[in-house]
Amino acid sequence: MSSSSAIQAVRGMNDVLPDEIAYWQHIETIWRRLMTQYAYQEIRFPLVEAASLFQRSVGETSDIVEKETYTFADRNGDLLTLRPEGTAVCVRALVQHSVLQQQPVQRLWYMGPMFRHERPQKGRYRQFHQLGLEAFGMHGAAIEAEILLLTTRLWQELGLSALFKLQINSLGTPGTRAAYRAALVAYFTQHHAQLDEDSQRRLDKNPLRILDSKNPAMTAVLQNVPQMTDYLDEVARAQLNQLCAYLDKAGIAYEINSRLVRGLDYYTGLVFEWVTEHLGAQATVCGGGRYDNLVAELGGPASEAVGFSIGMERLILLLQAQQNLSSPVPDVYLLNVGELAEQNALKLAEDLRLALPDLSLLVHCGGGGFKSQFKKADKSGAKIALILGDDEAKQTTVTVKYLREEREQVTVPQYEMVEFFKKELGLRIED
RNA sequence: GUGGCCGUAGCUCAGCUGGUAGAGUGCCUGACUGUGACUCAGGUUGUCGUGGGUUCGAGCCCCAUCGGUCACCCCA
Repeated sequence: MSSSSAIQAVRGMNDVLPDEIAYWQHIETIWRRLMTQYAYQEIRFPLVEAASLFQRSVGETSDIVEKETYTFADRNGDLLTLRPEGTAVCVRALVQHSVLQQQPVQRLWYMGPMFRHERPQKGRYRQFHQLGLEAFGMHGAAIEAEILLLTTRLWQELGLSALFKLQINSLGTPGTRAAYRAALVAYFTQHHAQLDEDSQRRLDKNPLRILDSKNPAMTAVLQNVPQMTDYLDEVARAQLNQLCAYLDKAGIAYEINSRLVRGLDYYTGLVFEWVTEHLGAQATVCGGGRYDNLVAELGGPASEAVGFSIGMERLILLLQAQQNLSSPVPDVYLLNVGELAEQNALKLAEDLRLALPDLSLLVHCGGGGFKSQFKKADKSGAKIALILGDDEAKQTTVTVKYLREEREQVTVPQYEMVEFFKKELGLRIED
């Protein structure tokens, strides 16, 4: 433990050190490739927004806005909020720039940190990272199926398919949702005595949320609760069936969970979650749904929309449990001992890097004898130690020593090194 | 915001019913003065998270506080 005077990171905000970075980059690389394959475009937007954006979109009564946002006054008194999620910000950006008027159909993705002031626990932090995707201007189940196929592909590419289950539900239209909500309130009011403390509180605020209570004492009441699917109108039911047909055809297993609700107010129609049993209490790695009214509510043209977000940290926990990724190591560690060698090492390295763009070459800096430089070469993980001592420097040669295999070391003229590495490491040469 | 568990060397941890700190690993040096990884020998590190209390005496007991972790609420 470090001394008490050292400054630490803010609670719930984590550093990602180099030995962990391979997992992030692996996911990001696959994600970018997928997004290109499916023809989604990246969008970037600020971390800080007007506080009112989230009150109007995520919902004033939602816990996220009520007690979990980082909200503070700017120097001029404006209330600002560190974004707790991406969807509302994405919509704000599209509305502000009139993007949907010019091109109503949009397939977009984003990636970056989000902020919620909650107590940290496994897979949940105050600054966390989401991969998100939003598709605009498309009605029907096809686009819904597309994004579920796409997430399925992502799990496959990451080798995590076996860990995930897909749950889907439909929240219906605003009309049917209100009717269902009324029925729920009536039911729960009738059984008020059986509700736990949390659920009693939720009864007037957000009765839908009582449905996914984790309290075992609530299972009895929830057993006979009115089913959301019974309240869907024809259109919503047909669309859910159509989505199921698409998923069946693609061979994607799913479960219709009529108690699946989501905490953000803007959802309409489809909601879904990819859940896992391998992350303790944090089952949801990817959650999303349709939000056909949000664009208009934020001042844009009426526009249907569907999207989801993935919790990066949660995905990484799964990935780490599944496979070991190590950070890349240099191909070559260039030792230089002696005055003449030290003077020539950087130039030699520059020439090699220029000619061999794929070569990862680490030049030893900071002096030291052969022994200590070799120790560092070994620890760097490099396959090859390139030795530039005074003898080599005088003769414009360099000695190649193999650190990971039993082979004689060889001394080679410096002008032959490009060709040597090309053969030895299978590298391409810059023309 | 609420609750359980945990804070001893850079890391992983040991430390008896209270008697003023230890191992492994890492790191540095040497054996091998131009050769790592293996072996051997030496060296190196702590306000025992912090503050207070009890005691002749606290790493150990008590209180507070901070941090970590897991869970609740909520969510990715």
